[in-house]
Amino acid sequence: MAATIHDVAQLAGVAISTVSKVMNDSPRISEQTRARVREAMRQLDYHPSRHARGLARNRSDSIGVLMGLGRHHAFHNPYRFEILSGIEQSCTQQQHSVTLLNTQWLAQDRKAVSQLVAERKVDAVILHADEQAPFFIRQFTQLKLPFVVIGRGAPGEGHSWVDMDNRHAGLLATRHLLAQGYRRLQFIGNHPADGISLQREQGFTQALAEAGLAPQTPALFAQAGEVAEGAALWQQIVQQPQRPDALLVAGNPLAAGLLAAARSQGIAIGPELGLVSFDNYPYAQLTDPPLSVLDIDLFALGQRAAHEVFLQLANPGHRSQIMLLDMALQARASSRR
Amino acid sequence: MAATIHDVAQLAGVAISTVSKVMNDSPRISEQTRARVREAMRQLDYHPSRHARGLARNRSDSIGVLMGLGRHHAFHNPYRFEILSGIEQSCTQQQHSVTLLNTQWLAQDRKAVSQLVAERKVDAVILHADEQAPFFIRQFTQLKLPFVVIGRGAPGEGHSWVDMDNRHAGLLATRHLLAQGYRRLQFIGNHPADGISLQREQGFTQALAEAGLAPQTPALFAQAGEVAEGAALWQQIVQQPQRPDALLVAGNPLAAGLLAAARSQGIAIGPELGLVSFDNYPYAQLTDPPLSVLDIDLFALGQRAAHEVFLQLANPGHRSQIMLLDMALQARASSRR
DNA sequence: TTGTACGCGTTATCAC
DNA sequence: GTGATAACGCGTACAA
Repeated sequence: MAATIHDVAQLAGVAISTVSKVMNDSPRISEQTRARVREAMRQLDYHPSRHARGLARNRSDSIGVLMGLGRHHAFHNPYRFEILSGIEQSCTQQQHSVTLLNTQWLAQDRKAVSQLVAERKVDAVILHADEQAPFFIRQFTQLKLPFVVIGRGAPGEGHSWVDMDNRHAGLLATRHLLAQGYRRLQFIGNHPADGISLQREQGFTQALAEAGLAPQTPALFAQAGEVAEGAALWQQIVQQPQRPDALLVAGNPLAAGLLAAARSQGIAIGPELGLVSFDNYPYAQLTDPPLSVLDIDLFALGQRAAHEVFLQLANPGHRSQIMLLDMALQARASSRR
Repeated sequence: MAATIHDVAQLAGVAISTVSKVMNDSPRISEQTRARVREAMRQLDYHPSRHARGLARNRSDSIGVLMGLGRHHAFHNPYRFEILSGIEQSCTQQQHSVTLLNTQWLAQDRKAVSQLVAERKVDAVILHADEQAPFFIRQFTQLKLPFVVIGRGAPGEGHSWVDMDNRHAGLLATRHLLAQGYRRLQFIGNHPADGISLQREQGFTQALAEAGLAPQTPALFAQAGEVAEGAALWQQIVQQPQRPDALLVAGNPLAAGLLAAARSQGIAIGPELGLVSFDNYPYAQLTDPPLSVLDIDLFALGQRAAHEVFLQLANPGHRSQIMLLDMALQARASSRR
């Protein structure tokens, strides 16, 4: 049987309220009794019960992480889990635990979210934004559940969010291509409605404008941003009136697919077609030639998201909207003429 | 304020104990009152408090998942998160929540595991085995915390585990290479002490024996199984007295690195050097030529692990050791002569 | 500075 | 079938 606060009090020869105060660092406890209580806790290997504590304080000391978790996700979207790892680190540092929540289930069952709150299962949630983000944001707001969104959800709606500065990243990547001497640039996005792709495209357009250029051809978009789409997309690209001499691609998988397709048609990647893409998957340095990428620190993004949650918990009503810029251009052969 | 069992009882005009019985499907409750209580619950949008329930029943309805979660893990080891996704699905189906635990912290702090138990933070844990597995297994056993290990930890120690049948997978892959006509086969592992690699090698050796052959050259091992190690490893391979005509590689990243290294030296992958590897990362079909792989259903592995945990929870003392074989050979050009 | 007593929301054991 | 009531372990006024 595990020791309770009662046992500790008895062994230390004090009242349970005193033990409680020692645990919660209440100021007016003499050093002497404090030490006695600590010693008793140690002797009994005492750990306060989460449930009792949660019941009394009405919180769980647990943060929910809400993201899409389905078959194959880990292979196609490893970045989500890099964010998750960052969240876990911060939460553990703050003595909170992480409860994994799947958007798949919570979106199906309309009562699931209110249940989350009513049960006090989590004190707050971190939402990895996807198409269903607005739905969840509405629910959380209405239920007054503290939350922060990863990714710019619906800007200006007054909730906290953190995100990479994708526009700025697009700017940096494009400047790099221009500096290498490429001039007929085209942007390739993962999905027509993918906010991240669109933000990156904004930076792309801005960098071109700075250089007194305009996009040679309008941006093209895939459907899911996967490797396999590269071939079809490359067909679209070559059918355009004017072939671009460089592509800025919104994600590694798509870029790798495009690279393979172009290469198989005898295009010299680098000299004839510059290629830069976002993210830095292990295999980006493995393509032939290796891909130039914008390496984005998603672990840090997760940490920052957790940080925001704790700010909100400590200071109810707190809001902030943070753009993170922890990224580095890794120039490799695919953008060398 | 959220409704409590008290409010429900009042609205339904019954005692709280009756409400409790309705919730727990106690048999001797009349259909009539059962319906009245249900209706009251609906009207009040009632959800029982996790904490109160946990306190009374002394469990948390939460399963801990213990794995290594560090920076870059998601990119280099996506398979862990595929397992995690499978676990989440099964746990949610069983009305349990998933708490994420990081071996990094739990291994540092010796008290952390006993705390997990004392706090009743989780009812059981699923351990993704790595080097520290024996340490955790000892602790769990001693503390009588139900657990199942993913990966054969210490065989025969009497705890539950589930794993892919890596030996059999190695057998299948090797038979495929032999059927294609390759004869001078060599096995390449991720790490000299990596159990998974070693099991796969056993199958490899067995298949050769079946064919009346012996490995031409002893197996070689990388340090971490990463893409970047391919080049150095390829140097080792060519320096051997006799060059193999086919490689069975324990993991996709390493295989991709080897493929690139061999190709850059003008070796025709397929005709001159057969290549089969394990796992089926999205980019495996992207290498030139595409990699033949053994596709392993890790999502199912996670589901099965969770299944075992629930068996153990329902039937204390239950033990089982399961080998899963949900895998399919995807023959591609890298193993076509 | 320390101790007493009650509340938190549920389950389980009785008695009716 | 249903209801009263004692746990479960901790926080916290309030009293001393």
